[in-house]
Amino acid sequence: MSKKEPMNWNGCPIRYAASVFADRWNFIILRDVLFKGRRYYGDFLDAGEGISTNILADRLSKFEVSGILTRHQDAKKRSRIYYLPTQKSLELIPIFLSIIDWAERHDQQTEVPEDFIRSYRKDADKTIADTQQLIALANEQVTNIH
Amino acid sequence: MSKKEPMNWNGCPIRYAASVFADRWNFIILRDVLFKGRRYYGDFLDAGEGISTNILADRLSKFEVSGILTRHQDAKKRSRIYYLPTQKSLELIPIFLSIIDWAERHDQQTEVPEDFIRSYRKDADKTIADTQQLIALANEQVTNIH
DNA sequence: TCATTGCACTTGTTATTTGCAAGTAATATT
DNA sequence: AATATTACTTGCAAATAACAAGTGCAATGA
Repeated sequence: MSKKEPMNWNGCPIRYAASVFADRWNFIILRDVLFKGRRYYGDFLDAGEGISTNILADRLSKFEVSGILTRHQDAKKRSRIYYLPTQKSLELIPIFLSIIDWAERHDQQTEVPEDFIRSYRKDADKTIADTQQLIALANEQVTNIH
Repeated sequence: MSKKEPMNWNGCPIRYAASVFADRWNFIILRDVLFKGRRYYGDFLDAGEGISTNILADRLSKFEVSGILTRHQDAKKRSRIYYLPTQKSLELIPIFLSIIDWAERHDQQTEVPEDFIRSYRKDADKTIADTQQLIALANEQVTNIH
Protein backbone atom coordinates (compact mmCIF):
# COMPACT_ATOMS: atom_id res chain seq x y z
CA MET A 1 0.00 0.00 0.00
CA SER A 2 1.38 3.42 -0.96
CA LYS A 3 2.14 5.63 1.99
CA LYS A 4 0.91 8.91 0.55
CA GLU A 5 0.58 12.02 2.63
CA PRO A 6 -3.13 12.33 3.31
CA MET A 7 -3.32 16.07 2.81
CA ASN A 8 -1.38 19.30 2.77
CA TRP A 9 -2.59 21.53 5.59
CA ASN A 10 -0.65 24.73 4.94
CA GLY A 11 -3.45 27.22 5.24
CA CYS A 12 -5.69 24.62 6.81
CA PRO A 13 -9.37 24.93 5.87
CA ILE A 14 -10.53 23.38 9.14
CA ARG A 15 -8.50 25.84 11.17
CA TYR A 16 -9.97 28.67 9.11
CA ALA A 17 -13.52 27.43 9.56
CA ALA A 18 -12.88 26.98 13.28
CA SER A 19 -11.78 30.60 13.56
CA VAL A 20 -14.92 31.82 11.78
CA PHE A 21 -17.74 29.81 13.32
CA ALA A 22 -16.63 27.01 15.67
CA ASP A 23 -18.35 28.19 18.81
CA ARG A 24 -21.63 27.41 20.53
CA TRP A 25 -23.15 30.85 20.01
CA ASN A 26 -22.02 31.10 16.41
CA PHE A 27 -23.84 27.84 15.68
CA ILE A 28 -27.03 29.17 17.29
CA ILE A 29 -26.85 32.53 15.47
CA LEU A 30 -26.20 30.86 12.13
CA ARG A 31 -29.10 28.46 12.71
CA ASP A 32 -31.37 31.41 13.44
CA VAL A 33 -30.25 33.44 10.47
CA LEU A 34 -30.16 30.53 7.99
CA PHE A 35 -33.21 28.54 9.05
CA LYS A 36 -35.43 30.71 11.22
CA GLY A 37 -35.33 33.96 9.25
CA ARG A 38 -34.13 36.06 12.15
CA ARG A 39 -32.60 39.35 11.08
CA TYR A 40 -32.87 41.87 13.93
CA TYR A 41 -30.66 42.13 16.99
CA GLY A 42 -33.71 41.69 19.21
CA ASP A 43 -34.75 38.56 17.30
CA PHE A 44 -31.49 36.89 18.20
CA LEU A 45 -31.67 38.05 21.80
CA ASP A 46 -35.21 36.78 22.29
CA ALA A 47 -34.54 33.44 20.64
CA GLY A 48 -34.76 31.81 24.03
CA GLU A 49 -31.24 30.47 24.04
CA GLY A 50 -30.06 32.87 26.72
CA ILE A 51 -27.29 34.60 24.80
CA SER A 52 -26.13 37.70 26.60
CA THR A 53 -26.11 41.05 24.92
CA ASN A 54 -22.38 41.57 24.83
CA ILE A 55 -21.72 38.13 23.43
CA LEU A 56 -24.34 38.68 20.75
CA ALA A 57 -22.88 42.06 19.83
CA ASP A 58 -19.42 40.53 19.73
CA ARG A 59 -20.43 37.62 17.51
CA LEU A 60 -22.46 39.79 15.14
CA SER A 61 -19.57 42.20 14.65
CA LYS A 62 -17.14 39.33 14.11
CA PHE A 63 -19.49 37.86 11.52
CA GLU A 64 -19.52 41.24 9.85
CA VAL A 65 -15.72 41.34 9.78
CA SER A 66 -15.49 37.79 8.42
CA GLY A 67 -18.06 38.51 5.73
CA ILE A 68 -20.75 36.18 7.06
CA LEU A 69 -23.31 38.92 7.71
CA THR A 70 -23.84 42.47 6.52
CA ARG A 71 -25.15 45.18 8.82
CA HIS A 72 -28.02 47.43 7.73
CA GLN A 73 -30.10 50.28 9.07
CA ASP A 74 -33.85 49.77 9.04
CA ALA A 75 -35.49 52.20 6.60
CA LYS A 76 -38.40 53.15 8.85
CA LYS A 77 -36.81 52.99 12.26
CA ARG A 78 -33.28 54.14 11.69
CA SER A 79 -32.19 53.08 15.18
CA ARG A 80 -32.97 49.48 14.38
CA ILE A 81 -30.25 47.39 12.84
CA TYR A 82 -30.73 44.22 10.90
CA TYR A 83 -28.26 41.70 9.62
CA LEU A 84 -28.41 39.89 6.30
CA PRO A 85 -26.65 36.69 5.33
CA THR A 86 -24.12 37.01 2.53
CA GLN A 87 -23.30 34.56 -0.23
CA LYS A 88 -20.55 33.28 2.06
CA SER A 89 -23.10 32.35 4.72
CA LEU A 90 -25.60 30.98 2.22
CA GLU A 91 -22.86 28.58 1.25
CA LEU A 92 -22.72 27.39 4.85
CA ILE A 93 -26.11 25.77 4.31
CA PRO A 94 -24.73 22.47 2.98
CA ILE A 95 -22.62 22.24 6.13
CA PHE A 96 -25.53 22.92 8.45
CA LEU A 97 -27.91 20.58 6.65
CA SER A 98 -25.26 17.92 6.92
CA ILE A 99 -25.00 18.66 10.64
CA ILE A 100 -28.78 18.36 11.03
CA ASP A 101 -28.69 15.02 9.21
CA TRP A 102 -25.90 13.79 11.49
CA ALA A 103 -27.57 14.95 14.71
CA GLU A 104 -30.86 13.35 13.71
CA ARG A 105 -29.09 10.01 13.32
CA HIS A 106 -27.03 10.18 16.50
CA ASP A 107 -29.03 12.09 19.08
CA GLN A 108 -32.13 10.53 20.57
CA GLN A 109 -33.56 13.85 21.67
CA THR A 110 -33.16 15.60 18.34
CA GLU A 111 -36.44 16.16 16.55
CA VAL A 112 -36.29 17.19 12.93
CA PRO A 113 -39.47 17.39 10.84
CA GLU A 114 -39.76 14.03 9.15
CA ASP A 115 -40.52 15.28 5.65
CA PHE A 116 -37.59 17.67 5.82
CA ILE A 117 -35.02 15.02 6.68
CA ARG A 118 -36.57 12.58 4.20
CA SER A 119 -36.33 15.08 1.36
CA TYR A 120 -32.73 15.91 2.32
CA ARG A 121 -31.71 12.27 2.29
CA LYS A 122 -33.49 11.69 -0.99
CA ASP A 123 -32.01 14.70 -2.78
CA ALA A 124 -29.58 16.80 -0.77
CA ASP A 125 -28.79 19.20 -3.60
CA LYS A 126 -32.44 20.06 -4.11
CA THR A 127 -33.01 20.66 -0.38
CA ILE A 128 -29.93 22.87 -0.29
CA ALA A 129 -31.17 24.87 -3.29
CA ASP A 130 -34.67 25.19 -1.81
CA THR A 131 -33.34 26.42 1.52
CA GLN A 132 -31.09 28.95 -0.16
CA GLN A 133 -34.04 30.11 -2.27
CA LEU A 134 -36.18 30.60 0.85
CA ILE A 135 -33.50 32.78 2.38
CA ALA A 136 -33.11 34.83 -0.79
CA LEU A 137 -36.86 35.50 -0.72
CA ALA A 138 -36.81 36.36 2.97
CA ASN A 139 -34.00 38.85 2.39
CA GLU A 140 -36.13 40.71 -0.12
CA GLN A 141 -38.84 41.39 2.40
CA VAL A 142 -37.18 41.91 5.73
CA THR A 143 -39.78 42.69 8.34
CA ASN A 144 -39.84 42.66 12.06
CA ILE A 145 -41.26 39.34 13.14
CA HIS A 146 -42.54 40.52 16.54
CA MET B 1 -47.30 32.92 0.08
CA SER B 2 -48.05 30.45 2.87
CA LYS B 3 -46.59 31.45 6.20
CA LYS B 4 -45.46 28.02 7.34
CA GLU B 5 -43.28 27.51 10.37
CA PRO B 6 -39.86 26.83 8.93
CA MET B 7 -38.93 24.09 11.37
CA ASN B 8 -39.64 22.53 14.71
CA TRP B 9 -36.62 22.95 16.96
CA ASN B 10 -37.67 21.01 20.02
CA GLY B 11 -34.56 18.96 20.54
CA CYS B 12 -32.58 21.15 18.18
CA PRO B 13 -29.97 19.30 16.11
CA ILE B 14 -27.74 22.35 15.79
CA ARG B 15 -27.73 22.89 19.54
CA TYR B 16 -26.83 19.24 19.99
CA ALA B 17 -24.02 19.39 17.44
CA ALA B 18 -22.76 22.59 19.06
CA SER B 19 -22.55 20.85 22.43
CA VAL B 20 -20.58 17.96 20.95
CA PHE B 21 -18.01 19.61 18.69
CA ALA B 22 -18.46 23.37 18.20
CA ASP B 23 -15.13 24.52 19.56
CA ARG B 24 -11.77 25.42 18.06
CA TRP B 25 -9.87 22.51 19.58
CA ASN B 26 -12.58 19.99 18.80
CA PHE B 27 -12.34 20.97 15.14
CA ILE B 28 -8.56 20.49 15.19
CA ILE B 29 -8.74 17.13 16.97
CA LEU B 30 -11.44 15.86 14.62
CA ARG B 31 -9.40 17.00 11.62
CA ASP B 32 -6.40 15.10 12.95
CA VAL B 33 -8.31 11.94 13.71
CA LEU B 34 -10.42 11.93 10.54
CA PHE B 35 -7.92 13.13 7.96
CA LYS B 36 -4.44 12.80 9.38
CA GLY B 37 -4.68 9.36 10.95
CA ARG B 38 -3.61 10.51 14.39
CA ARG B 39 -4.55 8.09 17.13
CA TYR B 40 -2.16 8.54 20.07
CA TYR B 41 -2.27 11.23 22.71
CA GLY B 42 1.24 12.30 21.76
CA ASP B 43 0.25 12.58 18.10
CA PHE B 44 -2.37 15.15 18.95
CA LEU B 45 -0.04 17.04 21.28
CA ASP B 46 2.74 17.27 18.71
CA ALA B 47 0.46 18.33 15.89
CA GLY B 48 1.95 21.80 16.05
CA GLU B 49 -1.28 23.55 16.94
CA GLY B 50 -0.16 24.32 20.46
CA ILE B 51 -2.93 22.59 22.36
CA SER B 52 -2.09 22.24 26.02
CA THR B 53 -2.07 18.86 27.72
CA ASN B 54 -5.06 19.34 29.97
CA ILE B 55 -7.21 20.80 27.23
CA LEU B 56 -6.37 17.83 25.03
CA ALA B 57 -7.17 15.41 27.85
CA ASP B 58 -10.43 17.25 28.50
CA ARG B 59 -11.56 17.16 24.88
CA LEU B 60 -10.58 13.53 24.42
CA SER B 61 -12.54 12.45 27.47
CA LYS B 62 -15.55 14.49 26.37
CA PHE B 63 -15.36 12.87 22.96
CA GLU B 64 -15.33 9.51 24.71
CA VAL B 65 -18.43 10.41 26.71
CA SER B 66 -20.27 11.65 23.63
CA GLY B 67 -19.34 8.53 21.67
CA ILE B 68 -17.08 10.24 19.14
CA LEU B 69 -13.93 8.35 20.12
CA THR B 70 -13.16 5.13 21.94
CA ARG B 71 -10.18 4.79 24.23
CA HIS B 72 -7.79 1.83 23.97
CA GLN B 73 -4.63 0.51 25.57
CA ASP B 74 -1.69 -0.19 23.28
CA ALA B 75 -0.90 -3.92 23.11
CA LYS B 76 2.88 -3.56 23.34
CA LYS B 77 3.24 -0.58 25.59
CA ARG B 78 0.33 -0.83 27.93
CA SER B 79 0.96 2.67 29.22
CA ARG B 80 0.20 4.13 25.81
CA ILE B 81 -3.35 5.03 25.01
CA TYR B 82 -4.84 5.45 21.59
CA TYR B 83 -8.19 6.71 20.44
CA LEU B 84 -10.25 5.34 17.59
CA PRO B 85 -13.02 7.09 15.70
CA THR B 86 -16.44 5.50 16.04
CA GLN B 87 -19.17 5.18 13.43
CA LYS B 88 -20.57 8.38 14.90
CA SER B 89 -17.37 10.26 14.07
CA LEU B 90 -16.97 8.58 10.68
CA GLU B 91 -20.33 10.07 9.88
CA LEU B 92 -18.92 13.52 10.65
CA ILE B 93 -16.85 13.22 7.48
CA PRO B 94 -19.53 14.64 5.17
CA ILE B 95 -19.70 17.68 7.45
CA PHE B 96 -15.97 18.20 7.47
CA LEU B 97 -15.57 17.69 3.74
CA SER B 98 -18.29 20.25 3.26
CA ILE B 99 -16.40 22.60 5.56
CA ILE B 100 -13.20 22.08 3.57
CA ASP B 101 -15.07 22.83 0.36
CA TRP B 102 -16.52 26.01 1.86
CA ALA B 103 -13.20 27.22 3.26
CA GLU B 104 -11.45 26.61 -0.03
CA ARG B 105 -13.96 28.85 -1.77
CA HIS B 106 -13.99 31.64 0.80
CA ASP B 107 -10.53 31.84 2.31
CA GLN B 108 -7.63 33.09 0.22
CA GLN B 109 -5.02 31.48 2.44
CA THR B 110 -6.59 28.04 2.48
CA GLU B 111 -4.66 25.50 0.43
CA VAL B 112 -6.38 22.22 -0.30
CA PRO B 113 -4.81 19.71 -2.71
CA GLU B 114 -6.33 20.45 -6.09
CA ASP B 115 -7.17 16.90 -7.07
CA PHE B 116 -8.85 16.32 -3.73
CA ILE B 117 -11.20 19.27 -3.99
CA ARG B 118 -11.84 18.53 -7.67
CA SER B 119 -12.87 14.96 -6.95
CA TYR B 120 -15.08 16.11 -4.07
CA ARG B 121 -16.89 18.61 -6.25
CA LYS B 122 -17.26 16.08 -9.05
CA ASP B 123 -18.61 13.29 -6.84
CA ALA B 124 -19.01 14.12 -3.16
CA ASP B 125 -20.47 10.74 -2.22
CA LYS B 126 -17.51 8.88 -3.68
CA THR B 127 -14.98 11.11 -1.89
CA ILE B 128 -16.87 10.61 1.37
CA ALA B 129 -16.88 6.83 0.91
CA ASP B 130 -13.18 6.80 -0.02
CA THR B 131 -12.23 8.85 3.03
CA GLN B 132 -14.27 6.62 5.32
CA GLN B 133 -12.65 3.57 3.74
CA LEU B 134 -9.17 5.00 4.39
CA ILE B 135 -10.00 5.47 8.05
CA ALA B 136 -11.42 1.98 8.37
CA LEU B 137 -8.16 0.60 6.96
CA ALA B 138 -6.08 2.78 9.25
CA ASN B 139 -8.04 1.57 12.26
CA GLU B 140 -7.15 -2.01 11.45
CA GLN B 141 -3.46 -1.31 11.67
CA VAL B 142 -2.97 1.29 14.31
CA THR B 143 0.71 2.02 14.67
CA ASN B 144 2.67 4.82 16.17
CA ILE B 145 3.51 7.26 13.40
CA HIS B 146 6.61 8.68 15.04
C1' DT C 1 18.01 -3.39 41.37
C1' DC C 2 17.48 1.11 41.06
C1' DA C 3 17.61 5.08 38.60
C1' DT C 4 15.93 7.06 33.92
C1' DT C 5 12.86 8.08 30.45
C1' DG C 6 8.52 8.67 28.26
C1' DC C 7 3.69 8.74 28.41
C1' DA C 8 -0.76 10.23 29.93
C1' DC C 9 -2.61 12.64 32.52
C1' DT C 10 -3.53 16.02 37.17
C1' DT C 11 -3.08 19.81 39.83
C1' DG C 12 -2.19 24.64 40.78
C1' DT C 13 -2.02 29.19 39.38
C1' DT C 14 -2.75 32.78 36.19
C1' DA C 15 -5.27 34.82 32.38
C1' DT C 16 -9.27 35.23 29.68
C1' DT C 17 -14.07 34.86 28.70
C1' DT C 18 -18.73 34.93 29.98
C1' DG C 19 -22.95 36.76 31.44
C1' DC C 20 -26.00 39.40 34.13
C1' DA C 21 -27.13 44.12 35.52
C1' DA C 22 -27.10 48.70 34.86
C1' DG C 23 -26.29 52.56 31.97
C1' DT C 24 -26.29 55.35 27.56
C1' DA C 25 -27.12 57.50 23.18
C1' DA C 26 -30.11 57.78 19.32
C1' DT C 27 -34.36 57.69 17.54
C1' DA C 28 -39.76 56.88 17.90
C1' DT C 29 -43.96 57.33 19.83
C1' DT C 30 -47.60 59.60 22.41
C1' DA D 1 -41.99 67.45 25.88
C1' DA D 2 -41.98 63.23 28.12
C1' DT D 3 -41.70 58.41 27.72
C1' DA D 4 -40.42 54.19 25.34
C1' DT D 5 -37.68 51.35 22.41
C1' DT D 6 -33.52 49.85 20.24
C1' DA D 7 -28.92 48.62 20.06
C1' DC D 8 -25.58 48.62 22.15
C1' DT D 9 -21.61 49.63 26.07
C1' DT D 10 -19.59 49.29 30.56
C1' DG D 11 -18.59 47.21 35.08
C1' DC D 12 -17.82 43.47 37.73
C1' DA D 13 -18.37 38.80 39.75
C1' DA D 14 -18.19 34.10 38.35
C1' DA D 15 -16.98 30.59 35.34
C1' DT D 16 -13.85 28.81 32.08
C1' DA D 17 -9.48 28.12 29.69
C1' DA D 18 -4.64 27.96 29.36
C1' DC D 19 0.03 27.33 30.58
C1' DA D 20 3.39 25.26 33.67
C1' DA D 21 4.77 22.21 36.86
C1' DG D 22 4.04 17.92 39.11
C1' DT D 23 2.35 12.96 39.58
C1' DG D 24 2.02 8.03 38.88
C1' DC D 25 3.06 4.24 36.15
C1' DA D 26 5.33 1.16 32.92
C1' DA D 27 9.19 0.00 30.25
C1' DT D 28 13.79 0.11 29.36
C1' DG D 29 18.98 0.73 30.66
C1' DA D 30 23.28 0.31 33.71
